[in-house]
Amino acid sequence: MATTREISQERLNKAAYILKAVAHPVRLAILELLSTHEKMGVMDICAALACEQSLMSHHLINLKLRGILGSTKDGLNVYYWLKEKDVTKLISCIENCECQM
Amino acid sequence: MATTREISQERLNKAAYILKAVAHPVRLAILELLSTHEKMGVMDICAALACEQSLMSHHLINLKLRGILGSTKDGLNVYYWLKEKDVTKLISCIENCECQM
DNA sequence: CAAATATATGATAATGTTTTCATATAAATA
DNA sequence: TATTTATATGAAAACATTATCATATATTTG
Repeated sequence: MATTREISQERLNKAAYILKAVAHPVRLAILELLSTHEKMGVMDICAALACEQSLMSHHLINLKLRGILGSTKDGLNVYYWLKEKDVTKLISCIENCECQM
Repeated sequence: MATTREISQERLNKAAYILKAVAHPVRLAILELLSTHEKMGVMDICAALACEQSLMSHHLINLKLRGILGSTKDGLNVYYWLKEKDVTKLISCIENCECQM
């Protein structure tokens, strides 16, 4: 049935879109970090992951746009947190794989 | 500790590498298809997913290289199967996310 | 063996992502 | 108000992935 096919297509597009958002070592590190921190300022995230400010900003905004992170501004600082906690399951999901590199 | 950091880095690189392999609508579709088929010839996969032969070949070889699929040749045909079944968990993992597109 | 079939390969074009850099904005402080 | 600080933005460069095409290889069949 055409409809079923199209819906499934859209479902796969969405899944790929989210997986792509997450499929980057720095962004994975951000997710792990925020899964154990509740809320963190950009500078602290930069420092923890040894990543330059502007690049980190791009990554954070990327993840926020996709609804994976939330953020709030307090004075000069912007705090980010993990909004979509389920994505960290992806990481542990993969730990079990025997895939080659 | 430097060692801990490096190991963790490698872990994240590996996770990102696998996630990237999977983060494509056609490749996700291949995984879903093979999760319900045990073994399939290239032509049949092409037909099922409405994807051209050469492109499909590239995708299949990509997934095989990463140890996600296995393949076997029988005469003219090559049959592929899902070797790393855990990766399909990623898909269902994501279904639950409320992420934006 | 010639032709047909299934799949793979490799080059290239098209497209997308990541990084870098310079600069902008907004808030705080001197 | 001028300066400093934290973060964001946008353009460009660097790099990677995906798609397309023409062709190669291996196997089967006539």
